[in-house]
Amino acid sequence: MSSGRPEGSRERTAEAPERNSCRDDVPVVERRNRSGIISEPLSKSLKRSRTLSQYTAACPSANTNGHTHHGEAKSHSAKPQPATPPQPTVSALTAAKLDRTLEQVLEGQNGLLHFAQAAALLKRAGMEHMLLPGGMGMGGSDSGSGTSDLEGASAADSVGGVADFPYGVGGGFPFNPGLFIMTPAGVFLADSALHMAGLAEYPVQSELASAINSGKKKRKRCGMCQPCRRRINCETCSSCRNRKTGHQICKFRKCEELKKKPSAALEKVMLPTGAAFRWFQ
DNA sequence: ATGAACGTTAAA
DNA sequence: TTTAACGTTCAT
Repeated sequence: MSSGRPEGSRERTAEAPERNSCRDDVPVVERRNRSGIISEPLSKSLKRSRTLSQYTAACPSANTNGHTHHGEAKSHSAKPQPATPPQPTVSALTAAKLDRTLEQVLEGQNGLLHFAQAAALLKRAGMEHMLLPGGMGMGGSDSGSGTSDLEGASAADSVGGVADFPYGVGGGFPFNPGLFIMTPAGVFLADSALHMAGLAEYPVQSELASAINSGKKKRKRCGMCQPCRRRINCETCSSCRNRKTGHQICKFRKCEELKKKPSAALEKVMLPTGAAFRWFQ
């Protein structure tokens, strides 16, 4: 109180650190841990921005070589494949692959399937029929190569707003909307889709359900909003000052999504076009 | 309505 | 086990 400087200008918000800018313009070592100052921006999955092509990358090749993406399309390319042994049945193989992929995917996604991942999985599982016909791919540019439908959306992973979900902006949602549940945190595979794909037994389903229904699950930062992108604590806000007892993240770093009520998050179930979203068929 | 404190969860 | 931070409760 004495030196009343309660983070003074709130509009300057994200700029409280202008004083921190001294830290900011330093080569940003941003690796301060110890009592409080975080440097780690996001959870692993968010740090490692994935391009949609990374998801699909495993798709075409996955059919030829079993090793899917043990690390998201890493430069693990030239791996001597044990000359694909007597293939079991296609379905068995895909199932196995799906199994692993799903597992890995789930690891980083809180048990929820991200849209692109879900799409890739469905396709790999031979569930293309679940996608809308016509191969109306992203903006319709992707003609022949049905394998890289998602490729065209790689821009999407530049995160943020509509760009984050280009599907349908230009020509229409390329996938059957009933299959996905859209939330500000992402687009996820719906229950019905899981059943159709024979993935219903996966925890995804129940996790998603419980997350939505009970709102119990601890939410995570979106990693895209301005505050989330911020990496330095202001050290002046109440949260920073009371870190010991408050257990709260710096006010300037508080995710916009998390500021909203969990319920509010589910309200944004609209397609970018403004059209109401069909949850189920 | 806002903020502080505490309990708890999740990740390292 | 430690640390970061979300969710909840309580005080103002």
